[in-house]
Amino acid sequence: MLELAILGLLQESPMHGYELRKELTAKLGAIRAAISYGSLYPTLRRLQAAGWITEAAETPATAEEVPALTSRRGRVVYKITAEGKERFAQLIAQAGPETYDDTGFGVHFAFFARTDRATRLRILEGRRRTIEERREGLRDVLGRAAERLDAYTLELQRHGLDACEREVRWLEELIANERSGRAPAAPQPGTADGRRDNNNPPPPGTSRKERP
Amino acid sequence: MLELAILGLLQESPMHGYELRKELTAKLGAIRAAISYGSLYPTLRRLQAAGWITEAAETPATAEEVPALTSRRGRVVYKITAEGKERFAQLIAQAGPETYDDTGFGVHFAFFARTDRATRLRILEGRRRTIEERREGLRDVLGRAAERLDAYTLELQRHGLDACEREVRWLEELIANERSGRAPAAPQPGTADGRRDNNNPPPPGTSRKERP
DNA sequence: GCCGCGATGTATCGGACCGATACATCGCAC
DNA sequence: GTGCGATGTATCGGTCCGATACATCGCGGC
Repeated sequence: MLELAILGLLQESPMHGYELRKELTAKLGAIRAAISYGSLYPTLRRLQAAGWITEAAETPATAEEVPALTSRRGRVVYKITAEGKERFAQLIAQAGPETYDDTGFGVHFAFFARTDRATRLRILEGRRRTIEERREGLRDVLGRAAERLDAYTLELQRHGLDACEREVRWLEELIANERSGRAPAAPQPGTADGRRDNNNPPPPGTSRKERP
Repeated sequence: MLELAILGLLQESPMHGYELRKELTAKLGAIRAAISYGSLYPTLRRLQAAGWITEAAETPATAEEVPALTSRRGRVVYKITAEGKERFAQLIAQAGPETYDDTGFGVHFAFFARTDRATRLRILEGRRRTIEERREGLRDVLGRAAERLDAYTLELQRHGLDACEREVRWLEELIANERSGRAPAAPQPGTADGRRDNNNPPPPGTSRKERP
């Protein structure tokens, strides 16, 4: 999952580790707390070894000569390679069971702007399936095994059930949206478009919820 | 976390691994999918090595002599020890940062029937704090950084924000309930009460949500 | 002027937990 | 009588986390 997220972010612009972590936190803040450096740096090393990313020279801007006194060990900027983009496209398109758990789904969803519509639909429906199963499990427990459990545990299940129902409804909305074509045309993910920074046209269009 | 959950469940009755996993799934179904054997068995071994649990002989019921032909390698039943109960009481009472993340909180909450009221309040308030911070983070992103992110990512954040607000409200209710004394008197957690199976008196009393 | 301190920045290590896999037994349906 | 799904125990490699260490930079207070 981390691999996918890193590849996705570096596709927008080169970054060093610290920055990457901040962007990751901003983008995935809804689903996981904050990525740990203990995962980040080893993963960066792995991606580099695989050839998906490379280190880029720092400060390409002004040709200010650094006097070498301060040794300048500083920041290491990473940049995605062509193979990396290919790898990203492959990862984003394929959906296994891990695509539907909380974290996996969140990461995939966060990069829906770079995912074609068919895949988006496949993932949304898979996620819905998964949550529906979880929901059924909770209903079973609340029905059949209710007397075996204490009141706090039951309350926990009820809260979880509520969250499931809510998410299913949310997914329904998103799915309907995708189908109706109001969802954005997929911005070509893999194909080279050289210099296009971060203007993402797509509005998924889930109507803003105006609660009474 | 697994350690705490196992100790808690074995306190209710002795069990073998498979059973333990099923109970774990039933009790924690709202917060995590299903515990993996790759975690369960090593943890059982660790707990046994520490002396918190012991293996108990199988089939203590009828003194049916097994003819030893089938070697009877069968099920391994685990049982909590006195030290284990002590350990559980200690784990359940202390609250660090990991007590407030999704999994940690869920596990603690699932054993609230064995937790004294002061601790319950402490944990509920800590969790609320944590979720409020997450909520603020999401609001920040949705406010300040909205234009930097694509529509799908924003939708994800909105859904997350919604979940946060909802959980804070839920926690408020629970906290008010604990304070008002309508919450159950704590069933003595550590002290020996020999033969008391699974009659948990406590109703936390969050009024059943009757949605229109 | 200089001192601390929080933000920035890179990095490692042990441990928790997962997913895949292997293998053996039991009951029962076909 | 045989296959097959549920029960049951167990290991292995890999991902990710939390704690920790350490170095630099800018800025405000004394």
